[in-house]
Amino acid sequence: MNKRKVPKATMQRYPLYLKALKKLQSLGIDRIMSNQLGSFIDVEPTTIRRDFSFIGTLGKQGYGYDIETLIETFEGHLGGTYNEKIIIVGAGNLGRALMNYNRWNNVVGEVACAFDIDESKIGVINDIPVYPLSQLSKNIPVGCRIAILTVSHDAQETVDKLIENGIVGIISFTHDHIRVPKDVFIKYVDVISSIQELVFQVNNI
Amino acid sequence: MNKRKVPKATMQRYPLYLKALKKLQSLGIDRIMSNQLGSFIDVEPTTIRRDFSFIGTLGKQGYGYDIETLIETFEGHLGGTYNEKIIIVGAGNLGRALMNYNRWNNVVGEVACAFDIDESKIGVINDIPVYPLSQLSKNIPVGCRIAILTVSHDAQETVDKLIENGIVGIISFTHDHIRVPKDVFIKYVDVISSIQELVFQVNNI
DNA sequence: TTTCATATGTGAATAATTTAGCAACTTTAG
DNA sequence: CTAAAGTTGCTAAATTATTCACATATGAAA
Repeated sequence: MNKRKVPKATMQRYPLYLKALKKLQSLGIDRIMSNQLGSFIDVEPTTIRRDFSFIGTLGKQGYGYDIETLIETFEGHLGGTYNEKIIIVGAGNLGRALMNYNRWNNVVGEVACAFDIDESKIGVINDIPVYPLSQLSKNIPVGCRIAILTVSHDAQETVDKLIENGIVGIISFTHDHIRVPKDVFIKYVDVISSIQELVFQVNNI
Repeated sequence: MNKRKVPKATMQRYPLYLKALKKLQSLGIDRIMSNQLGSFIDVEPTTIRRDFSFIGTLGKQGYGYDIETLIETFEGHLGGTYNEKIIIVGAGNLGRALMNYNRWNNVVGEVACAFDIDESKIGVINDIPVYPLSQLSKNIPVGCRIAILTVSHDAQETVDKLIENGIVGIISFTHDHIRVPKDVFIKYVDVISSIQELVFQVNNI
């Protein structure tokens, strides 16, 4: 890894690269040029080369990139050890849909367990245990750093509690704006905001 | 609206502003300064003022901004007419969770209907009719421009079909990379990519 | 009415990001 | 073995985005 810090914009493209590379690999392709990859995902080849260079010297001049190597490298950086223990907080419709989503493994890790404030939601969904939120500290997996937030109320209070329990990365599906300290990362996965942005774009062609 | 074209970065902040403003309004606040709003959502006040200026002259010098006016203005731009007819394509776990999500109205419009390739999914969920995908052209609402994609297979083919039927904005929940023509907008709402980005950030502090 | 404190909106400066251009290296063809 | 064709990775230029700095307008107070 290069000493330079990776630009935010670059960081946001890494998952896209990994996704595209896996797709290409599944099509039986095992080698690619920045040019081809660029036209596949609509990113300038030179941007791709620069983005890759932050991770290391991944390609060979005059040859291109070996897809298998790229995938391994990116998975190392983006998937951690694949042992990431993720928790889901909020076992409503969305939380349950995510628990039933079966593509967690070999991507970033696994959903270890879930929590809900409503005791009637306690139980097991798709082999994932759902605990009362009041027992968060007791049941949170050791080393757990990432939480997916799908609660419909008290998002801020819930996040505060998660941070107290060692969570440093949060994916929030709520439409609430949440405040976190500088050393905690939060990413919004927000349909409403996405649609709004889309409407704005569609209206401003 | 100013003649200058709105920068992409600015466009991505608009939904955040609207969200924060509504929150503030719900707290009984009816007037705000760029300074306060900035510290509330962690955006530089001057960035906020510049972003706002693309829409028009929204504030008063020496006074600040009237929250009600701001909300109305942003809703006009981001929510269209609130008559946006949205369709959901894919009535699996996630699609159904979205249909049960009850915060569509007065935000961007309403989910008019849904489609699924699996005939066993046909029916009505939370008052939203689910039609067979084969009858897309017949049942797509007049003037419908936006689709939410939650299919688990054949994402690209499905999108191609949507575009043929007049869709110009797509929110994709799939983890597949999809190619669309220049005049169609696609936004990914992708848990996997978000977690990957989060893992990268958390590992690179 | 006048003065003071304050906040916007924007032109200019700075910072971040993307793109162009090219030297250096690799493969392939002859 | 040599030359030609092609591709990376890096430096520098161009573009885009953010921040500074201040003239200008507003409301409140005296």
